[in-house]
Amino acid sequence: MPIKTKSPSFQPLYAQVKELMTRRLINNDWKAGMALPSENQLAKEFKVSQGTVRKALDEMTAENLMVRQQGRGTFIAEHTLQRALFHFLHIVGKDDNRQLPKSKVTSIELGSADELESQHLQLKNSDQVIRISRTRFLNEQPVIDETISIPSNLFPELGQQKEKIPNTLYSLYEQEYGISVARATERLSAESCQEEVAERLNLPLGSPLLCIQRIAYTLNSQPVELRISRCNTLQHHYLSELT
Amino acid sequence: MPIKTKSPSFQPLYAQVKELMTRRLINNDWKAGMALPSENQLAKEFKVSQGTVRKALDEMTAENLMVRQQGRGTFIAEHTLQRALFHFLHIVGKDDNRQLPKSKVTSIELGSADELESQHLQLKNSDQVIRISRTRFLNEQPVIDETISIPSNLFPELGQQKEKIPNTLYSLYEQEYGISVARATERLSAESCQEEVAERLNLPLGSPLLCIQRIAYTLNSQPVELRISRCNTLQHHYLSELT
DNA sequence: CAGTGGTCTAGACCACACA
DNA sequence: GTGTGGTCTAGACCACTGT
Repeated sequence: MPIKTKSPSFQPLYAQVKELMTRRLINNDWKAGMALPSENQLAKEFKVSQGTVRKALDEMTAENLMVRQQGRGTFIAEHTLQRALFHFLHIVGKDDNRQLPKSKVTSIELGSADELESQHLQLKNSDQVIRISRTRFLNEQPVIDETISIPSNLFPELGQQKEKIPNTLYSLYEQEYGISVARATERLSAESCQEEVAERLNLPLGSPLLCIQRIAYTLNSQPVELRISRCNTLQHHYLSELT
Repeated sequence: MPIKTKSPSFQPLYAQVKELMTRRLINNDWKAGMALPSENQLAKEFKVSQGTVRKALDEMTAENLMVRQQGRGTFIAEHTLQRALFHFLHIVGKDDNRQLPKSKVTSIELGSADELESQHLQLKNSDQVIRISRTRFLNEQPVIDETISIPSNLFPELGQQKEKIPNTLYSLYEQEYGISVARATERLSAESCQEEVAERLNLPLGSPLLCIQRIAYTLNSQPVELRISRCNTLQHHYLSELT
């Protein structure tokens, strides 16, 4: 829809196109993994030039919303193993090697949101959350103890069986509930190891732990997960690249 | 230089242009803060279209190498206060507010590189490094204790007087030594507070500390600084955005 | 082969800064 | 006004994928 008003119009054309396409993502009209119409088709549909669609797609691929493949087409980004490993998991070995941790779920419970959860997940205190606790292993050693809180209304039926919890939760959110995690914030601090965690990570009480508090957001900035991970950093660290 | 060979040429034109311009940055032909020639001039010089130069500059601005200002021109990126604050300093208050810390230098010494330093700065053990230790204050409270190691051959005369060490070191590197920090890696872990640091941060011995090991690189990936920061995370945390 | 994304061009016009 | 970067177009050709 080419609106080229020159007065209080503000947004450049390609941004309007991007906005329209983002809407389709948010509405789940376009689902993860799907192929998009070709650039020429989109250009025709929106009545703009192919170059304008291209510029919109350029930005969206830069934001990891889409993936281009020359000769094949453009696809809606998926939470693949690769993405989980390189984009969301920042705990690596001393030599910066990445590996997907193995996970053992220790408990799943349903309860009312506590202070922290209601604050970060934008819930009322009476709202129900599902809490998944698990220990994650790297090189067969327990390294991370984490608790994941998600609003139960967004994820009905999730967590009926421990065994059904996959290692990479975000693809479950995406495939089973149509909820795609688009970005996240992590807040890191150091704290002393409490008793329960000490046991599960096989560490002395009071050992220093790296605590990561992650909040995961959908495309339209709705928080959908609060995850608190406590990590033993004797053999691992959190890797952050400032570019 | 339009080399449009269709055989084993590989690099697209805009990438070749980018490469040429990057060379000028590395060679310091173009210095921090300078205005570049206009896109049209560059296009004429390289004998390509303006759009091709534009695409090269698009990527370089995305990498924070240049800054565009509509109507004014394109400029070589500088280490401004803003950049120090938003790009390199990830320690923020409990409500995510950023402030530039005040610094008190506690010691400056010249010595042979130790294991860690020679490994990360690519030095021989006999090479000399300058070590600057300082305590950094947020809200008048000591929060960060850090030691900065730099090869003395790259920074001759630096650190003759404690008082001459500015709060934002990267602009000093850039302005006085022509060394621009282009990117950095940070490795985070948790550790227990040792005696010296405990004193300086006014903390009980053994308190958990967030330890940040940063290595700063120039454009051509030469490591130029090793910085180890120990942070009290009772009132602050490290903020990382995954997008 | 046809269809896709990727590159490159040339030209037009807009928005902004500065003298 | 002139000159800068920012947007938009239309068309050509290349490189890759699939059939």
